[in-house]
Amino acid sequence: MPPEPATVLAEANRSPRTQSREVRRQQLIEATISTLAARGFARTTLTEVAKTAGISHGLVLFHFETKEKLLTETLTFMTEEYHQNWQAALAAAPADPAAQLLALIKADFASAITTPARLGAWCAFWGEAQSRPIYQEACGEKDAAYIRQLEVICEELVRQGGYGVDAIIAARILRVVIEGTWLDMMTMQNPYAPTEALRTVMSTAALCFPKHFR
Amino acid sequence: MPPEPATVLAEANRSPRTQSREVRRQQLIEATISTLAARGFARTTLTEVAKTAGISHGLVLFHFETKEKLLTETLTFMTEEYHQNWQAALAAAPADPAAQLLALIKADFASAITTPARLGAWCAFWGEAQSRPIYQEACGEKDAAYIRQLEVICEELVRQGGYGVDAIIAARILRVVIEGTWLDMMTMQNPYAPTEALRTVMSTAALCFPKHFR
Amino acid sequence: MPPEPATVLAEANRSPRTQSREVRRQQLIEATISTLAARGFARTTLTEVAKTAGISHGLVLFHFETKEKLLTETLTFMTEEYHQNWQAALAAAPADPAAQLLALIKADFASAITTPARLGAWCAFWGEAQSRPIYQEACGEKDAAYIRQLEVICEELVRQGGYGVDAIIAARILRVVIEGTWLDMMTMQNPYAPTEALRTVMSTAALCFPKHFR
Amino acid sequence: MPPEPATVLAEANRSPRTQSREVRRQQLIEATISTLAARGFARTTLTEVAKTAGISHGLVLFHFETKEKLLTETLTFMTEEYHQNWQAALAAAPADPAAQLLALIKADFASAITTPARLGAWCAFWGEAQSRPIYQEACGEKDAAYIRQLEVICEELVRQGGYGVDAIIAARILRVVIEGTWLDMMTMQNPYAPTEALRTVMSTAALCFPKHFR
DNA sequence: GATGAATGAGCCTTCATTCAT
DNA sequence: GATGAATGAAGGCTCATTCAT
Repeated sequence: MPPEPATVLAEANRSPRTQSREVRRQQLIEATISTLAARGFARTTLTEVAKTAGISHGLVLFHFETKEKLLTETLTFMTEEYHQNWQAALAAAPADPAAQLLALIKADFASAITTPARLGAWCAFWGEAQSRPIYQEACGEKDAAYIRQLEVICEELVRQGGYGVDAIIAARILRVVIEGTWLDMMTMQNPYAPTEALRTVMSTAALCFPKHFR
Repeated sequence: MPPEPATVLAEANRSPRTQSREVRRQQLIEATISTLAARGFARTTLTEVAKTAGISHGLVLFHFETKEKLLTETLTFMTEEYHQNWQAALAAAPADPAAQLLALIKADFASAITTPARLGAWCAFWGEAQSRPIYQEACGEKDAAYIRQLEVICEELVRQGGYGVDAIIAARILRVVIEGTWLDMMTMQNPYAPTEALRTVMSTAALCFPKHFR
Repeated sequence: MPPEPATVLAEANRSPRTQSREVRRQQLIEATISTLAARGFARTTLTEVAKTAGISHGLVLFHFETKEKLLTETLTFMTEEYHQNWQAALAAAPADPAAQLLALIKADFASAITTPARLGAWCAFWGEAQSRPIYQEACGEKDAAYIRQLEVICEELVRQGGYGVDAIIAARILRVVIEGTWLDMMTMQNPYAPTEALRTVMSTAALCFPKHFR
Repeated sequence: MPPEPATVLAEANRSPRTQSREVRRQQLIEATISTLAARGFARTTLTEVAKTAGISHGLVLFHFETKEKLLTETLTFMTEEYHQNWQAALAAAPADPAAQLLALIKADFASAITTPARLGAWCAFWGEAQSRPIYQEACGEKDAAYIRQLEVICEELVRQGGYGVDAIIAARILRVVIEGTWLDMMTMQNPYAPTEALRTVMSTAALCFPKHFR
């Protein structure tokens, strides 16, 4: 588990000339996320990442060796963070499928996950993913685990509610609605609020499983 | 309306060395779409576009002046093409809202629109969108028109069916499910078939408007 | 066969903004030879080569793609030039072995071959040869042909003169004396003149084949 | 005289973390020689030298201040080592010139001197020599002493044998044949054995001074 | 219209050097 | 003595753009 952002910033704010290896790496990954969001994939340069982190560009490569590795590790970190976020939410929620689905959806709109910087960085990676298999590999497995979990929950809900909807299809609809509202928050000229995004997803859940939601 | 692809090829075959202005421009836009899909936004270079089009790179800038303009016009073309596609479909469909919605959805999965190259190019633009407001402006209006049209149809369906769902929300759900299945076809490691994508969208429509679909 | 240096320079001195492909390439190879001699292998940079040629560094890579290829082609050119120099000398000389050996040795000290720039460049390549097999490959074959030719001549001289010396050993001695005086001209603080170098080699020939020389 | 390698290693094994000044310096010079031979002049970096010596790169500059000084001192050490090697050999040999020459030649092919690492390092220095006058100065004096000594021996041999050869020329021939066989052992694709090299040099001596050798 | 030589800004990367610990 | 984080100059390379032909 990565160090708490708060801790990282606290250490970083002490701003000594030299930092421990892990603190610097985490700091640089956060700077990379911010830069990806602010400038997009194509214009994310090491110089810009370094400037964002307030250090020299040489130090970035001292810690990550190549730009490629910096980007890969950034994606790995975000994937891991996202994965742990929803797994923790599931673990903390009651065992019944409706509560699990609610927890999963809420987790996906948790403020630590839907940071503008993180949404922007995800968007940048998606844009490149099609042409760079390396990025697909980094999160393919984790994505599959998420999808499978969502399907299991939906299957249980369908069983409980006797719904006519195909659980696999319902799971897919829920997933793409979550993704889609994320994209809307990133790309629309006048995006709606995160609460509106959450309401949209919950409406979808209610359409799929009316006895459990609303 | 852009010239028919067939016409473009015919003209191109007539005289490969010197082409009319419009034919060359269209040829280069198609090459740009292919290159964006094949290499992503960050690695799309003028040289690569020129190679795909089978001409020298100098000629690309002769026709488009800057790379920026080439990309902008490519996006404008795709937006226009997409726009005309669904408008033509609506015009050809019966006037009742269920038929209109069906036409709209089918149009979005028409083979000319869901070309791998076009899907890839859209994906590349989305990934960089947040850092390039100019591109948002290029398709913002058209997007808004699409959304408004979808909302109007949904409002009519809700009125007809007396559904409890909010028409605006339903329209948004349908739109993001369409977008989401597009993304799935682009980025999943083992993507499902276009027919499966269409089935997913139609299931969503059935959930929203059960008396009209299924 | 590469264009005559004189022709190359003449064309270069016209100094048009754009040059034909072959002229530029030859000009850049000469600039590389000069730079290698002046600064050594380690400090030969593309920028320096470009400056020597009076063009931008980008153009160097436009014509040679990579620094590695520029260096390889430079070595190939020098090898070829050297090879053709002694082969032409042999062809122009009488058929008897003493005349052939004399021609070979004189060819190796011809002014076009023992340019300070060329000697320096050879020295730079030799210094790196041990750690870069690619350079050995470039001239290994040609070297072998030279050695074999020298051995053939020495064998004939030994046969004619009934000398006790081993022809293979004599050929090797002659070769390293030629190489060694080259090195002396490059590396000594107070190097002797080329005529003195030639005299040294001829003395070696006289020691090996006293009835034929002196 | 530098410490015996055995002693160096013994001290090194005693306490790898903190070493006496001289031991560390000697250890680093040996590492520099190995690195020069393995990677060539251009690619010899402080990090690589440090890695070969098994210490951090910071420590290299702690002991030598600059890379330039490390290389200069390495060259000085090799020059000194070479110088003492042939001087010791001369001192141990009988006083007559034939024995002295034999001792000198054998010294130049002593196994401690013709280490692959040392041959490679010499080669690397030669290749860059012309661009680095400082290195010429480092070994110019010693070289001159060697040449002078060789000339003195040759003059005496010529006097004794009444040979027609110029002693200065003979000395030069012998020197470049020694150097040349060194180069052969370094750069040929299929180099001959050191014994063959020695045989070549002795043949040269026999050609120059037939009454004294063979 | 079309080609391709030429330029130069800006990128990633290497590496000698400095310095806090 | 020793380590390794940090800096910045400089190198190779890419690529948008200009321009002579």
